[in-house]
Amino acid sequence: MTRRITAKDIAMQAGVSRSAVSRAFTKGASVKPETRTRILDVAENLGYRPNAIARSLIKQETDLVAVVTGSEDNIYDMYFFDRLALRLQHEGKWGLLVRAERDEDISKKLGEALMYPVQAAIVRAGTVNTTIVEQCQRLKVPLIFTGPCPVAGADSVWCDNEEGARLAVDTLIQRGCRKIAYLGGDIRMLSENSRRKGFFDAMKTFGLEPFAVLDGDFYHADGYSNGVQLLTARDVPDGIFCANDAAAMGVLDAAKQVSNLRVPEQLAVIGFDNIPMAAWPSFDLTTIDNPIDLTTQAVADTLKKRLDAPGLPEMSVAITPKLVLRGSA
Amino acid sequence: MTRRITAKDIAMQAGVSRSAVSRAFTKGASVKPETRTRILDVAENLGYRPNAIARSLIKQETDLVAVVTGSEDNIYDMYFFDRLALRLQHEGKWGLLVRAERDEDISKKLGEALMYPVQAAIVRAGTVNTTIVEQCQRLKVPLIFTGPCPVAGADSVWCDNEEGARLAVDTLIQRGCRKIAYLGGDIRMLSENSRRKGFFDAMKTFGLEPFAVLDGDFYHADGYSNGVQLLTARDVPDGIFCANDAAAMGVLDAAKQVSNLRVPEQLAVIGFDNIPMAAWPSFDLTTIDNPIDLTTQAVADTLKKRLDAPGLPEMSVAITPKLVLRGSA
DNA sequence: TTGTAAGCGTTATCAG
DNA sequence: CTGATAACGCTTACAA
Repeated sequence: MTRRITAKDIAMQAGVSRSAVSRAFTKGASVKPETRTRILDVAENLGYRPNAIARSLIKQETDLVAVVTGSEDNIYDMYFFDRLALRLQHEGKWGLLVRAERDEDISKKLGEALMYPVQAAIVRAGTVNTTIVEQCQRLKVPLIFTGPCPVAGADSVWCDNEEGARLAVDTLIQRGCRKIAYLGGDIRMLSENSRRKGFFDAMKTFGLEPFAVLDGDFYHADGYSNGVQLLTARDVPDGIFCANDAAAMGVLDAAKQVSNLRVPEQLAVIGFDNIPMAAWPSFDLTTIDNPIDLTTQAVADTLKKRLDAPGLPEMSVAITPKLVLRGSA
Repeated sequence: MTRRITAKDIAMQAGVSRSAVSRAFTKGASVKPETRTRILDVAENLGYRPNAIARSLIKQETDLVAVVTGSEDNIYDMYFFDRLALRLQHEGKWGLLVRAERDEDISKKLGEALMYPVQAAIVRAGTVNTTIVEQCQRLKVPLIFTGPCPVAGADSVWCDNEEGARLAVDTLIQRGCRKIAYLGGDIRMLSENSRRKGFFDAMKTFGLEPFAVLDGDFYHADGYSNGVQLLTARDVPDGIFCANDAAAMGVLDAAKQVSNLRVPEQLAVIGFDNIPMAAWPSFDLTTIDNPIDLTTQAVADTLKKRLDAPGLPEMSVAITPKLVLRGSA
């Protein structure tokens, strides 16, 4: 790779000093208009742009934000990060992508990435991860947790999963369901735990015992096999709340293939997250919307506040999920 | 945000010079073992790590690779970028996320991002985009195109979409289909054009006229409405090749809802990409696999070669798609 | 094995 | 309005 064009090159070509070049690129700096034009012309010609790395060295700050996750094959998370990247760019930040193989490797990977002086780290971890909080505190990097649950020592933006689960149970009850099963996700995940808790609490409110409680892993295949198990038994549930949409879709597939139950009349199914596929006619899934736009907006707001006032106490923003009523319940 | 710990701090604490600190962090540098240990200890204590930005300034290179896309709501692309991020990290690179709102804004967004001296830019653009190639050439940033189609002036790793379309037609013909329709995607997209071309070529080989050709936009809803249109007509096709999986799933949903056609006996459907959902029982979609691992591997290889030998002539790697036979054809 | 000093490309300060 | 000069935090000759 040939050498990158520097301000020195432009200065020589334009017959000015390096400082002049710098000023030409600084909004509001005092440069004679014609000088600026000449400099910008030369720069355009040679394909120059100020080196953000050198700039950040002297300015003592970058536009970089570490965006880190360990999750894989989670459709919701992929959409989330996509939208988050857009939002960050709107705020003039650039996302430094940190992708761990597994949740447990998150803090290790982030540790390596922190060679780059990022403004902050936005982390979406499924499991409890105190290491990463300690690490960021030690390195004085503001940490924003996104997703399931607040963690002490970091800012957080979290979906009120318990409330979402309650919404789901309410809806099933209103539908007339009384034999309500819970099809959970990976029990190591924070979101699973709060959704499960919300489910149990809500059931208790109605004086109902869960018809069945199954562990799973949030995947479609898992929802399918658990669905088969539930629906081929002698006694079947009349309502199933699933810990996420993929699993719920698996259940719906199972219902179609191994049972004659009519959905939603004989079997109501509710998911969680509201991924775009939930709206597809083959699923037409009633689900609890985990609002991506609200969440990324809240992350951006939190980030801004944190950067403006590093001394602020911990912030924790709860996002309230909403019911999206479709054909499955 | 408090000041980041620097080598100077460590040097003072450890009672050595700044160079010693640098050496302690440089593999194979000549430092007395105990000195190194002491330095590393202090560093660990104070939470120091070398500033990658200052380092890259002197080293004249970064570990950054711009990873840029304009696509939205494309499940395949999301998976692709997720895997690409992992692959890059394995190669010791960090992805700088560049996300344009629309395909046409890609070169503008990348232009802004290039303030950061990245090693290369990996671009996934759906449409022809010569601006971005010129821009990267002017700035001497190696550019690797991924996806549909090679572009002159940049390296490229591309799926042989024409071959994939041929595979699809072959399969439908073998199935006994003779009234074969094509449900295309957005005609501005490169992938659409080559898939369409492959379809027409293959049909010609068999001496068949397309039963119908519809334009679309690659989305499920579009596949659905086009499917409804096709399948509620007096004369219906016996085979449909769709330009991607989401559209194919839409067609399958339409077939279920508005027709009594048995799949695959009376109606065979083939998609393209092989996103994970294609394997879900509700779809069980026969499709053309657009191999993510092969592609990201090829991108990483191309990147390595390009960085090792900047003078090398343009590289263009074709990835051959494979048929994945499931229940829909 | 260690320290000193120069320099990477920028911006900020301060004279002119 | 402009140009010299000093930083920013690091690596790397070179000298000790």
